[in-house]
Amino acid sequence: MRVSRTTAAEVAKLAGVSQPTVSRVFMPGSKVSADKQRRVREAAMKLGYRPNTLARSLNTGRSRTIGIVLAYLKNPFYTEALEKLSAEFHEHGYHIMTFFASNLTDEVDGVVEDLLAHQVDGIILASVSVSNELTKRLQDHGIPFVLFNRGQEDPSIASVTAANFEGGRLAAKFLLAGGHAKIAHIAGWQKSLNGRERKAGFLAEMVKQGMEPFHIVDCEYSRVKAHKETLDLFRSGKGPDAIFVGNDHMAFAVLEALRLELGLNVPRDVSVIGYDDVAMAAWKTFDLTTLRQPANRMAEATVKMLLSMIENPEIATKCIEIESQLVVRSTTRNPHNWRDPGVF
Amino acid sequence: MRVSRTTAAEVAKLAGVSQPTVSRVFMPGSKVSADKQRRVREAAMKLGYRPNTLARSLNTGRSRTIGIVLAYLKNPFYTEALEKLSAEFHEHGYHIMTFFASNLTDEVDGVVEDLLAHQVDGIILASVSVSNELTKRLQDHGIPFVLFNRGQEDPSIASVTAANFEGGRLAAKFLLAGGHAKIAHIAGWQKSLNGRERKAGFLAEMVKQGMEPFHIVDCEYSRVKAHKETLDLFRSGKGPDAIFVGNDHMAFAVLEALRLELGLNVPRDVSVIGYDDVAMAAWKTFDLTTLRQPANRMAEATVKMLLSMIENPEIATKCIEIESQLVVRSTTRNPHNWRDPGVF
DNA sequence: CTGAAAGCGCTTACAG
DNA sequence: CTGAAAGCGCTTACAG
Repeated sequence: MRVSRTTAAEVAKLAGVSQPTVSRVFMPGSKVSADKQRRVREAAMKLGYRPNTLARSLNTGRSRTIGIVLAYLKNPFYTEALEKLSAEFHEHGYHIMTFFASNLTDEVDGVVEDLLAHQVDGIILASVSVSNELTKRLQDHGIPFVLFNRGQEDPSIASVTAANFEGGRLAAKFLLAGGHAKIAHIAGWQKSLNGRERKAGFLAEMVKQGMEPFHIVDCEYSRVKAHKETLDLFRSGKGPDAIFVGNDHMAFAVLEALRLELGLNVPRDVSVIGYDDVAMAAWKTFDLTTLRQPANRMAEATVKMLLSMIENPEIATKCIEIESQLVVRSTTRNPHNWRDPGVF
Repeated sequence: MRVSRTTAAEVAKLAGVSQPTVSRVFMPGSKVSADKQRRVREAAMKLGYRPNTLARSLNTGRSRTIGIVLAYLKNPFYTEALEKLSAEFHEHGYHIMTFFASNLTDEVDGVVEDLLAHQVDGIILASVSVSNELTKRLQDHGIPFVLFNRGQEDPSIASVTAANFEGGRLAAKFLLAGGHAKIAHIAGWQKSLNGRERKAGFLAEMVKQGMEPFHIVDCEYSRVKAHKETLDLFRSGKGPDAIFVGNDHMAFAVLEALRLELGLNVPRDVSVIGYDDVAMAAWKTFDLTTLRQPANRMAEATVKMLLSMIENPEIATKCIEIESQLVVRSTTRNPHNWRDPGVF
């Protein structure tokens, strides 16, 4: 339907000024005499006028719109991140155009084309896999973009992630300090840098302390797979005495399998440690020891970086890592000498 | 930054045609000779051209963008709904502009002003409270909008909700059939029609069967309040033998309080029934009996309604109610003669 | 400070 | 089918 919205020309007529003057009143930084200012505002109020942002964007070449591409919201970490990203951008006068794309590369590429046609000023790719062609296309196009929670080896691509390697190392360190000897890793998606780094950090610490991992399996951030692997792990002989799970979302499934299906006591029989510290991790039902990946701090850093790239295209891209803090709760048998998570 | 995007004029030049011809090639329904069609597409491909949707929207008066205002995503029901709404709209060639607004009326009103300035073709208000002034302003403006999961008494406002009254009645009916006599209701927000109707349906059935509700309290869809009220309920003397909780999100908190803090057995000591059937309700940890409020069917209906309103402004607004189906799991002591939820 | 003019990148009658 | 022209609703040099 075509709603007839009132235009600057109509306001100008009613206020007895020229149309550009109306425009200036609504354009921050323009100078208009107090008298006309008042008359225009009055007329605008009376007619319910608001500048058409489409027309404005067409002129200024800036849409003040940011495209956010998300892989999926099943994992509450992304919900938290989306809310935070959204709030931050709105605070800076930007609007958000959201797209949900599965990790199928084709889909992501198509979505990005779409975003470009919409003249977004910048793009956030949250946890989606980006093909090299797409990356190249975005760079050629000159549009600022940053990867959220999904880094790439290529340092010319801006990204914000947790310090995943360090987090994985911390998990191993904590479990080893707790006296665990048979530590399994239900890993995050190994096709994502996130998943690989968490695992690499975990392995690095194990090796450093001369330990062998008990078992490692890629569960691709899937609850279903994590559940199945947990059962398999224990049903095929003796199980591990600790499990480092690639993220909280899977860890909840692991806990269920352990407690409700295998009848094990956590942490007496097995310790479990997750990654993310989503809100649910603090629920009494789970009370999960985990590595905090602070969605809000990551979102802040992401917004800040993208905005500075938009403002200043010459800026060098950066890869920011946000430290992951260990949050100790009750799913782990904790080291005797343990006091302050800060020591880890 | 200003990225120089290639324009239709540049493509026209390269293809040796006029600019309007380029435009026509990308405008479905326009006729262009096969030869020029091909030359234009080739040139466009070479230059990486895509029509600027801002300019297009300015001409056509349709932005093919929908604004979605959400109250919050803490409750996973809204995440599911958002994903589904988004997918449906994309399928119809629309884009989504998301806004998160708390239920503060001022905030919602401001957000809607913003949406109007952005020339959205329609608006979905998901579970936010809408002031009467705002409603009036939207109607005066002539922009189509539908309330998702938050009906209003006023039938001139389009909305899609679950059949909440019927759902509440069903909950009572099922619990009564299970032999419960002391049924409490931890109610959803009584300032929302949703919450009121669920309660009203519950009460209607109780009265019909000559029963008194054991206790009713408004917990405003808050986990914290639901948790506290549950503890209070049992610590202040004898507790109820069943609780109908206003939504799943609160029901999880109720279950935690019951099992982990009060040491009660569900359903032996108390039955619990929720509302929504979010994905988590099916997790083994909770395995919650609940009323299914099908996010996807509701989203479908919402999108369909909004699109038809956009297409045909003369259409009469409707209030659609989607039936809530009882999903029986293990948190309820079930009626002996119970077989098929369909009977309820 | 302010208005007339040009232009942002398209679409769409209007002739032909 | 196709091009020249007008126009969508603004912003922004350009004079004054």
